Amino acid sequence: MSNIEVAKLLKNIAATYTIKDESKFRFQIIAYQKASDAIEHLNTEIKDLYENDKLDTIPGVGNAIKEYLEELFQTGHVKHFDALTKGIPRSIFPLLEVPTFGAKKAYKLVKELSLKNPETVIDDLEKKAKEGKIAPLKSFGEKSEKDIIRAIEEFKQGRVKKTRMVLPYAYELAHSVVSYLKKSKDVLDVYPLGSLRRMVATVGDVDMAISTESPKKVIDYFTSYPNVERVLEKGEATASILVSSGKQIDLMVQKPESFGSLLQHFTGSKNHNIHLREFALSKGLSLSEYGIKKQGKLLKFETEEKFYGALDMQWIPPELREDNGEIELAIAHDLPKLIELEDIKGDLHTHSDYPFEPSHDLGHSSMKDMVKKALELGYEYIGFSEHNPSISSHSEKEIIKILQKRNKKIEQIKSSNKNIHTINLLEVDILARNKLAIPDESLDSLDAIIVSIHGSFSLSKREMTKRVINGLSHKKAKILGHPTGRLLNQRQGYDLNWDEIFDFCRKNHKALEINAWPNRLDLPDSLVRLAVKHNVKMVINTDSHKENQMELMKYGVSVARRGWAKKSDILNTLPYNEFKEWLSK
DNA sequence: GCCGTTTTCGGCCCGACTGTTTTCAGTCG
Repeated sequence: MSNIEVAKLLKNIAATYTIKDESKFRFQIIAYQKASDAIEHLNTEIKDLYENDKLDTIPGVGNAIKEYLEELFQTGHVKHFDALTKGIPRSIFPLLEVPTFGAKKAYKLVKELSLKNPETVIDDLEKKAKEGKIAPLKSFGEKSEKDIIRAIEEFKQGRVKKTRMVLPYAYELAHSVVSYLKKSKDVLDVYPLGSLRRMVATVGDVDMAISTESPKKVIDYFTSYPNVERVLEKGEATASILVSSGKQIDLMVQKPESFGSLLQHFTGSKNHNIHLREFALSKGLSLSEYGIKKQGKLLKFETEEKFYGALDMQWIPPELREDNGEIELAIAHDLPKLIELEDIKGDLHTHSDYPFEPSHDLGHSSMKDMVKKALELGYEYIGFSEHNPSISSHSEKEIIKILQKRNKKIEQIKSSNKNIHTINLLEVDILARNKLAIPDESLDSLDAIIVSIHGSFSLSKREMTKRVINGLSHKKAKILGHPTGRLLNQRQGYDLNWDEIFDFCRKNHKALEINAWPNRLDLPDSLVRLAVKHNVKMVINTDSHKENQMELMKYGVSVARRGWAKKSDILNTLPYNEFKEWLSK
């Protein structure tokens, strides 16, 4: 069973409790919902956790749910769940997938209209709605009938399953809306918030907050954004629009004196806010986007720093706000000092247009232009790491010759650019047969190599782990490039035994790459966190194929920050001499 | 059903918006 399937099952149990008696089972509903959310967003396979007896490491999974899940994996079903859902029409569950449908609404409709077939329930309901059978039902009306038809149509078009945007794309979208909003004189300040501000690898909706003295005017201005396709919601303090690209933008507005509270509230994450509010409650305080209520009196905050300060806490960097222990440390004033973009002293994974036939894509900028860009970025060093020459179109001898010629070119670049250090690297494939793509002799004169996997992704976890360790074992191999091979929205990464990889890297002075390429962001943040815990060093690279792509470094740094990495965890924050020394270890 | 800087028992975030109501239910973030 996949994570999604298990998550759905638990969500259905929450819905079942809601239908049975919402007030009686209030806390079970929350518990099942929470466990379901956690499992849906898990970065590991829940089956692996089950096999390693680690189910209770999932937040929100305690003894009871753990045992139910064990039963599920052992026998394929859970007796308690079967008994619970007995008498609940199964046809409500597919409806829960459709936005705007919750347990209550689904149940009412299924019952009133006797829709019994789970396979066809969505189509059946659409048909009934179009025949006008919903409007007459109690607590429904003309408007809600139309809303149901639209919700189902959009669901069937696949719009709701829209893929999440990769972070830089969301940034672009936010940027264009921000520039529009800033043209209004009523807008005092505007910030993109939510998952975008937390720098999550993929962003669903774009969230924005505006500071203003005239909320109503600003909301009107926002909903008349030229690219708006539909206004989803419009109230006194919030509004949501759908823009022509099919993406949703949510807005909240607030007066300047309370803007800090709004920033905090709307940055999230949801779990961070819930935990923070529970903590505040224990001190007799109640938090909201308006401020902090203390004995019935509302305290307002212009800045986030003051808001967190009022709780006797450190300000928490947005990248950490995921309820992963940051609240406890902020209370103890013991948050780590995270790495910053300014700490980066060089980029080691760049592909120039140096002319030879590589195994994968060649870059589009000259070494000279890339060096120039590196200087602009204030770097002390730059590493060139084109893909190894193609092994299908060259003999071993040819490969050695090609690289000798390239060495000369790099020497030339070195001698004509004395104000930056050039490092002679290469990105070498680890083949499925566990060896490197090109012969040892061709690697001798390089400073080091980045080893990566670019094919045969479907090996087993054990085989893949062995393959990676074999590749990294070469004395020139210092960095594992894009370690999981994932492509956001396209391909899941391959599975590795991370304990083994971490162990090997720590003992043998190897580093894992954080690849800043927008649809890689690989290592993923959760694995960065584990690497930090295991004291494994990392490097942040852009994998640039053009000089301006070297500016993508900030996204790599944000991944590192989300993984709680400090400057000392990242090797390309070292000055050149120390970095060079590590390379030759 | 989960969980612990006040707790292994007794709590469990807070508010906006819409539609169908005439004071609220349902959904969402």
